[in-house]
Amino acid sequence: MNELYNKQIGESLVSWFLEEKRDLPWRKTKDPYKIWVSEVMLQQTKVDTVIPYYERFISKYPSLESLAEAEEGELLKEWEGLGYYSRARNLQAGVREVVEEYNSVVPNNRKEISKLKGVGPYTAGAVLSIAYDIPEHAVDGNVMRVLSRILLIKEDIAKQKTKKIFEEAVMNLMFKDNPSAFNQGLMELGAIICTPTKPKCLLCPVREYCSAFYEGVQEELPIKTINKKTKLHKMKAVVIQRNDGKILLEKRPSKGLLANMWQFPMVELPTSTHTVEEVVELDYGVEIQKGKELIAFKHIFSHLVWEIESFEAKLMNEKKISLNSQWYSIEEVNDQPMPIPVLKMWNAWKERKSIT
DNA sequence: TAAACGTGGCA
DNA sequence: TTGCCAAGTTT
Repeated sequence: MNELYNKQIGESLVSWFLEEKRDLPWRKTKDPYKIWVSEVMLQQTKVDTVIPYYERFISKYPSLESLAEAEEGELLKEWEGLGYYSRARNLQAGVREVVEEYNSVVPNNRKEISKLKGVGPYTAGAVLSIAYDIPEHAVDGNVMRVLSRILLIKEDIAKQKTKKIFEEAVMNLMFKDNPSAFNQGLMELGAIICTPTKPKCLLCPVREYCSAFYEGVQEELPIKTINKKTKLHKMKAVVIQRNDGKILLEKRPSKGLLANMWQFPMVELPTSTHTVEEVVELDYGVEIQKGKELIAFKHIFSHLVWEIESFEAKLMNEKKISLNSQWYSIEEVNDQPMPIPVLKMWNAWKERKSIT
């Protein structure tokens, strides 16, 4: 492994990238803010999913200042359906730091940019290299897969300490004439050529440098040990309507799962001898009469499963509703940020009521 | 260090 | 149908 060899890998990769790269919205700009937004949205999320969200988001919040001034509820509504909602709140917190402490200029060095909320080692390197053309590593899952194959690295990429090996490898290979194209090329190669299964090695611009291809073990890499089993939660949820037509909605806690998102009153009844009505009265301070079943389904999160049964319900008597709950008109319900499983219930309710 | 944190697509 | 994956960060 010498410098000339490394230089050749970089050149091959970069010329391939400049020729074959996909035409993506965030590749039309050098604005560090927009690059930042795209990188956060792309965390653990497919490109095709991100594109429409990115377009709407940038159109609504075209600058650091506009996002800094946004209301959190409105921001979460823009993020609705994208998942990992703390990304949105961390992004805004980070943006506010830049506006207030860095005179609205995104820091151009790893030390400072890494202090921003929601900016980890990957996002820091991505923004620095793509927006500022600074030779910094940006190691994501693609990069680890690509380099584990090229360099025949057999460390377990599920372990966090392994990432350091790849960060050093990237810096050794870094094509300093064009860090932006080099880092993006590494990721682009992983996305469309050096795929997890059935990599298209015959189309690969760097296969002549690839140890795994040489040994025919590209499908065996990277090594990744994972297996977290999910826990099942049996939930009952109710869309409660008051005589004046308003609906009871609850804001989830500001930490943990689906933080600050809204939902209909929901209780977990594993092996309880209590009825839904009893537990709802206890938890929410409303007496209800359960009506027809709305929809029943499983919603699978990354680490747990909700098995939801949902019902219509009428308000019989209102005592003192819990602090984080509120009655909303149908229009107002539509404006609250709700996670996908809650949206499913809401859509089922509206369909039943023939409300569009 | 490992677990928490969403969602949709696909073999 | 089940399990795994996708441009990670926080705690």
